[in-house]
Amino acid sequence: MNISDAAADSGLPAKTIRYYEDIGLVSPGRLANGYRDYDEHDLHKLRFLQRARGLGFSVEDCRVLLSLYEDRNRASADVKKIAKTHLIEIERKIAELQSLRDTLSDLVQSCHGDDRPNCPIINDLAR
Amino acid sequence: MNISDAAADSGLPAKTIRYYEDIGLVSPGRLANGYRDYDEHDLHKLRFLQRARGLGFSVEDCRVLLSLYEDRNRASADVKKIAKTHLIEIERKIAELQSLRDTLSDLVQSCHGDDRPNCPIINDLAR
DNA sequence: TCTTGACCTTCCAGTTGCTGGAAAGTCTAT
DNA sequence: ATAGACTTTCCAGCAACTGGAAGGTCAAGA
Repeated sequence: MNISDAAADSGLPAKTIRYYEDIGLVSPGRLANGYRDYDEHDLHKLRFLQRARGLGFSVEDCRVLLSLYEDRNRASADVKKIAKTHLIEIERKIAELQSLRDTLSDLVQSCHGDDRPNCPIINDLAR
Repeated sequence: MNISDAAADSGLPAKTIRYYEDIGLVSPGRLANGYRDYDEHDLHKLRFLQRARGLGFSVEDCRVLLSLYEDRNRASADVKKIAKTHLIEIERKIAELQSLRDTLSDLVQSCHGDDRPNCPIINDLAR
């Protein structure tokens, strides 16, 4: 299967698939003409990657998860640890964004937003 | 005032302050020896930047906000518009992260995390 | 006066995860 | 034969810094 079909199948752009090969995540075979040739196993890995990236795992996390995915003797604890760390990080980001939103929301509400120059948002930033 | 004092005053790393000069945000005068020399006005702008960046505004947003900050005749509506757009973007990110967290949290809970290879997290990623 | 150490300068490279584009080769259909 | 839709590689760029190297400057102490 060539790269554009692999892209359609996995939901990843062809450019991204080539990039994943560059960084050693999925290396398909090659045809006589030099074209990449994806087999079922490659496709599984690409789908795995697109899903894991969609869940916000870093590419380096994905590399580890992929190797665990390939390892029939992995311990589920290893996977859980990565996922848990990621979960905590996501929760930290949510909290940070919420506090940001609260501050910003207050500022936006306090600004009447008309032609006059007086602006509580700018005043706050400058304080 | 030299760069390390400006850094201490504004809460920005010296490296970042030099970077802001590179991209044309804050350009201090220079002493005879070539050292940067920050005056009160520069410091105000640096503080403004660190606060606006802390609120998650992009550097390009900051550039506009800074020019509005400098403009005594700005309309508060202009500022409010930028802040509102940013607020919406933050809310979008929060919602995205929350949905991510819910999915990931379910996965983590369903994985017993022991020595055995069976792992619902990997299974889900591979599905 | 010399030296040490803490500053300062510029410039270049690397980070993350792609994405766009150029130049050139290949395949398929008309 | 030729058009156009693929494919390849390589190089550059995005955001917003950050680290490090190589070298200049300055203030304090022996």
